[in-house]
Amino acid sequence: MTAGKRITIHDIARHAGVSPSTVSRVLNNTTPVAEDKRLAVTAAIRRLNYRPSIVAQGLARGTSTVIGVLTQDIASPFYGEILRGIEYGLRGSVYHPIFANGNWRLQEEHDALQILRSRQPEGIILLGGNIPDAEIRAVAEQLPVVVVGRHITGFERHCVRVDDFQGAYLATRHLIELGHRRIAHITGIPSHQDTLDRQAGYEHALHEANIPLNTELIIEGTFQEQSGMLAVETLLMRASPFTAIFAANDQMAYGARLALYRRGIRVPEDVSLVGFDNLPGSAFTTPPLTTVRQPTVEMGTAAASAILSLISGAPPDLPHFAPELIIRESASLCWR
Amino acid sequence: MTAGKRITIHDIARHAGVSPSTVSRVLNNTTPVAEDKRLAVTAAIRRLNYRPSIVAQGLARGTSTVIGVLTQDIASPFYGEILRGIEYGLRGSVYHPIFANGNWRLQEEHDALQILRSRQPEGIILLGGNIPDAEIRAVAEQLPVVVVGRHITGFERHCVRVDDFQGAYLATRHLIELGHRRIAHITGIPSHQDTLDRQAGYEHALHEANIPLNTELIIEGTFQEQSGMLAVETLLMRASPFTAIFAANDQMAYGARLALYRRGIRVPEDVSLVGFDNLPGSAFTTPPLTTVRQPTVEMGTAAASAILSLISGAPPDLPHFAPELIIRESASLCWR
DNA sequence: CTGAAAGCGCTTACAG
DNA sequence: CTGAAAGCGCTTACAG
Repeated sequence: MTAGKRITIHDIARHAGVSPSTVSRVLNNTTPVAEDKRLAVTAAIRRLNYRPSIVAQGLARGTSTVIGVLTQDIASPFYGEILRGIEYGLRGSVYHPIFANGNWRLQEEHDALQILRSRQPEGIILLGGNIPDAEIRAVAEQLPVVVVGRHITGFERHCVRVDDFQGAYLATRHLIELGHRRIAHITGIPSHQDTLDRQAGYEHALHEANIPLNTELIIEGTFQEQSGMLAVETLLMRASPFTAIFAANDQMAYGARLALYRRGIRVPEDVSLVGFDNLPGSAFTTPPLTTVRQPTVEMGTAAASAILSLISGAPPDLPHFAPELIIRESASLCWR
Repeated sequence: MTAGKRITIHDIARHAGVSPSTVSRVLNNTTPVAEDKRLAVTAAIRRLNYRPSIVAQGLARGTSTVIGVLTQDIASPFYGEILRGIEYGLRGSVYHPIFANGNWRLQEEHDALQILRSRQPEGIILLGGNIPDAEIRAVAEQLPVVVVGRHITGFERHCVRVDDFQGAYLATRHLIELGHRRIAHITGIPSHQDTLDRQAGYEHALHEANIPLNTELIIEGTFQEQSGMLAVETLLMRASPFTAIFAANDQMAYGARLALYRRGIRVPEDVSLVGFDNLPGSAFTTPPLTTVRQPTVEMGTAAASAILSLISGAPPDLPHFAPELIIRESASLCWR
């Protein structure tokens, strides 16, 4: 491991017989430079294999070319897709994303935000999390902010999300159209807005179909597989029979499916199951899972474009993302 | 969005009635400072809510406090766990990871490496990929490098990986012990070393049990679910019957499981199935998947520690990671 | 078109 | 213990 003296703009200047200012000018072509000097400079650059120091540029220009991304869990299958979209959307720009995880714990989220800000990002993209709305709006006073997967009142134009209410409504209505009337719902974490919205969509579909709400059939989950299993166990112990389950996300649907399997209850013959998210794995479960798709990658690229717009002084200009019901094989006609 | 003049070390100095040098000294406590001045400085810092500029510090110190992580796909379930480990292992240090994706395409990997290097990282962690060994060794001449999930000859002490041969051997031997003799194998991408090692482990187990190798039962896959489905279709069309399948990773096992399901072939009653990786979802497939665990998070944290060691001038000091067979329910006794 | 100079926000010998 | 000065590697008015 050899350190090797870093080669600087001065070295290039010397080799090309010009001043550092001129080197800088050809680098950024910010001002016309005589053709022969330009050539000499570019030649020196490639001969010495010179790469400008991004950090020095950052200091001098007062810009960092980094976009902070506060994610909750880098390994989450759902957010992973969004991160991929963000990364993709930033390609080709001078900006590079840096990530920090909040793990859905307020303290860690604050730490992560602090770490991100200490790197002086040009903008911040927030994925979910528990940081209070007011605080997010305050950060947005100071630099461009876009938030994904969360609704911040008074900040809607900077929020990228799918209509959770509508998605849940579509899922539930699908079950109703298949003849189900005893539809259980496994919710997400109650403190998350999407949990509330999805439950509201579920209830709205029932209401619309004149199906009385049975709170016995609503079980609180955690968005994790394990909670889906538990929810089914609980459901089975209660008196209220059910013929279908709408889980607030795919991961809980996987857990529910396993619990059903353990009890010898077939999907979809005995009970129909629908999830939410359309994780990459959901096309390969047995049976493949009927679920609600969120256009995650597109949402990520849209978040990236929006942050770039904001940086350039333009409005975020976010498109509307509609949820889409993906009908596969885990939900079928109710014959009872 | 208000820019707001950045507050600097000079502002603190002025407010505290000391020189900028002294402020710097209490910031880094690199030299004793009189107690009263220290107090004045810390008071000014918290009153003005001062945060040092990491980029200015970087320039002045000649260090960046960033670790470049060249990953292939940020949303990959397998690498995601490793990234989480890296992130976790870097916590508390002054270093922060920055990621760039290579997408397993040489050109993109080179671009990503270039982007990473332009940020002047103190060290680089490489996850998989196709960049030639020699090139990686060359980069390692210049700065600390650790590679995960890949074997680089002559660079073993910097490589974090599990023994693929051994893992595949364990998986195959498990099937053999259950009485299986017609064991199919779905391989990964042939250009990846782990694919070769896993296949060798499979063959070794067969050989050890005096089971002749039947190349009809070896199908090439791509590590994706879809290829697992295709592999089963191919297997079914061939003349050679089989009672078990060892897939080179869990994702292909998922695909295989679905193809079997489609044909009405039960797992494990009709055919046993074992995977490799132990993805988070594998505990929740139906039936839960017997597979080979790689301690991904630990591998990630070990990679982080190793890079920190290297930066401090110490040897990487990587522990040995043994694969572990996780026996769940997708493989059972062969009765034929 | 082009160079010298000042500045970005810190750190760190160098003197005292 | 502490300040003035130089320097990190660039950019960008300012003059010409």
